[in-house]
Amino acid sequence: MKNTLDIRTVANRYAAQLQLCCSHRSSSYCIARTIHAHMIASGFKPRGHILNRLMDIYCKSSNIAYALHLFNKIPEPDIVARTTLIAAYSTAGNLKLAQEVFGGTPLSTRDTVFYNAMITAYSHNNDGHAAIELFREMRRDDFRPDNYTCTSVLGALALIVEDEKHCQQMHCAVLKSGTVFVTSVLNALISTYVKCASSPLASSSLLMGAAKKLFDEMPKKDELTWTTMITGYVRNNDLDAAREILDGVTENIGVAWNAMISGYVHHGFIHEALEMFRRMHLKGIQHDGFTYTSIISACANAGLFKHGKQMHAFILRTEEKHELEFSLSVNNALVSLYGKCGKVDEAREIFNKMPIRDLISWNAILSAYVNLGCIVEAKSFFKEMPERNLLTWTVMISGLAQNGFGEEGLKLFNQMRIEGFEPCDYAFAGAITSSAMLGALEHGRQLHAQLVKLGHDSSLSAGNALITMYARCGIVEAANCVFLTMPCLDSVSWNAMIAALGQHGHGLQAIELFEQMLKEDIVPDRITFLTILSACSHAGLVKEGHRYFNSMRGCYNITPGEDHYARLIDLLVRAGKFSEAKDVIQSMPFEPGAPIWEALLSGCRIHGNMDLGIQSAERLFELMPQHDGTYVLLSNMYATAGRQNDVAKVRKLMRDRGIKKEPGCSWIEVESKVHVFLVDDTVHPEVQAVYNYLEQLVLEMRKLGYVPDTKFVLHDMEEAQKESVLYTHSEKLAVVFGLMKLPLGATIRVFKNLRICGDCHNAFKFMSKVVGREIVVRDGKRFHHFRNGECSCGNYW
DNA sequence: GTAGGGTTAG
Repeated sequence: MKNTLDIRTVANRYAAQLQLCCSHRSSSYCIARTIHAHMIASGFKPRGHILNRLMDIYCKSSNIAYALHLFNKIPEPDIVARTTLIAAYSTAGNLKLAQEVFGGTPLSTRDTVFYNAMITAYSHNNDGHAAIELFREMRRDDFRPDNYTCTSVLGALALIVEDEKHCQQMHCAVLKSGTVFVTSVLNALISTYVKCASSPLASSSLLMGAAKKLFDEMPKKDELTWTTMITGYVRNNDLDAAREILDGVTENIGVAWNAMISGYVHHGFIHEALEMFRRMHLKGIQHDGFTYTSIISACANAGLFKHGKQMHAFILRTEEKHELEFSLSVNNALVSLYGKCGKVDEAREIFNKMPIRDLISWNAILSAYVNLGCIVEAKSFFKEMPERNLLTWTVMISGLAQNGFGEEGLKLFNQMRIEGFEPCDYAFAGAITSSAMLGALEHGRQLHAQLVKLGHDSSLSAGNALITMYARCGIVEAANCVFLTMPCLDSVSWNAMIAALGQHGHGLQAIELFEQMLKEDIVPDRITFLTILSACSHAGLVKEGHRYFNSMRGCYNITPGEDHYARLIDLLVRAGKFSEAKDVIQSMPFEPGAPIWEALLSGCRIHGNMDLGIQSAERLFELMPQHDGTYVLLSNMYATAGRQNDVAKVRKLMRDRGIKKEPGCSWIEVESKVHVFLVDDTVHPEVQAVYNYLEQLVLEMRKLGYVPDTKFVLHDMEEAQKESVLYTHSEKLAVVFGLMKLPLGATIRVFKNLRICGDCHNAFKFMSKVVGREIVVRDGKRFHHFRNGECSCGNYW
């Protein structure tokens, strides 16, 4: 007897403790866990309403898996347990399991609250029709709807109702239903009006007017009334009206301020949002995790790292430690802030300290690695991740693509589909960029077709990726076709198309498109100017390029960076205007760095300007002694001038410093497969046949006047030997392989990691004439179209 | 045990 009494006392005590911890909001999870641990340790087996309460707490702290574990231990779960479970599945987004629980519950044990939970589950998972249908069923089965039912049904209606007529019918139906108009129901009604107001089919002002009328007439407003009205105006783009509502709030209602802050952030008024927070703090308005996350993420997105960091410091100063520790979203926002501002170590530190993490936390770190180009870290982190979603995959795929790992990007895209994720347009954009990097035109085309099939063809990001893909695969016409048919364009689209024209040597067309962009009031950005300067440089349009450079500051308030100066210098020295280039360098507000000297050196090589060339190379040796390109350019310059002794000196310098020239590597796509050739390749299975065919071609080419140019051979050897070295160049092997394998007459498109060699450039001119086919080579810098003995670059590269 | 508003990743 005594024993049972004791158990009852203990149970009551636990129940009271759990009740208490539910009023403690964010710390409830940790306290509940402690209480639960205590139960287990003392041998107390929770049952009945204590178990239900525990389950509920675990569900609300996003630990649904554990809640389910508890549920499964109950032999005969009562209606309260079942209701909790439905709510849990609903928040987990698993409507199917919620339906199973609902269907498996006999009618005799159901109650109104149980129906409410299922109606809400449908509504939360965007199935308004099912929610309404269940409401009808509930009334047929003679269950009495209450205020909760009414509010949930109104929420469901907001998903279905589209125009004002529909909305007013709904309002009348609510009036007739005999509902008691308590605040919560009126809030839901206002919310429905507000949601319908942003539908394109409805009149926004009419419905917002109706919402405002209800709002004004409400005898008793609670915090939700204020926030609903504020967000309503925010969503309908009336920030002033929203602000007016907030100014009418006299009580200490932090959530209303949060709604206003988030409204400012959404409309890009970051400084107004920050100012709101300042005022909120001064007035002693309660701020919480929502306030912090809004502010922090706004700072992260606007690049206001200092403000974000101040916010972090503020939180650490003012909040109880456990409040911050257990706030998942604040920590996620912080991780994302540090990650986006390039402080991946700090981001990782916060992540490591987080007691609970979700997919958002993992994805934030993954994007931080990817954005910084830390692909090795990103890859191992990706492997470690306990779960992945669509975003995880797209971040990783586009990260691989943008960092030049095209093949791995495509592999991952396929893997993603195998694992059952249907790619969204961003994922397609990543895969398309991967094909662009590889020059895998067939892959790119197939992706384009799938994109259309899955209905993503009007996507901006995918369209922009397609422009770049076709251009980088050598078909500027197809790029233009995508550009012209895209339903809407942004500055990225224009930049991509201008760059496409520039890379293919169509400088005048690039300029034309740039002018059209200006006419259509698209504001050019830093990237636009980089592309237009390159386009001018590739086509030798010195005057035009110089004029555009000068307009940057004056017309568009863009301060030219070192990269812009480098392209201007490149433009000038390619045209042999060395004294003008010197003037520009003199006028620069900073000391010339590596990009400037590189531009000078390559100009000097073209024009044989030895003194300045040597000076530039020496500066580059100081700035980046390990960079192989400088040695190659310098030795080519000596070779062209016939200074073989100096070529030998450069070679010795390279040897002494342990610098190896990056091996040349070229590739070509044949029947959707990418074939790679290295210099002096022995690996490709058909390379012997390639060498044989090349030999035959060279005989024909010589008849037309081709003379091998051994100046460009870096090694010291006999002349005849040097010639044979020329025939091992990777670009020659890839082109010849294409001639052997592709259908007769088809254009050969080859890609090379480095700049095309001078002899190969000359050889392809003759080759194009011998075989009567077009040969397109994309090298590290630009495109060369060889047709009938000429190259589109006009020997100007 | 159930509603209505405010947050976090490309």
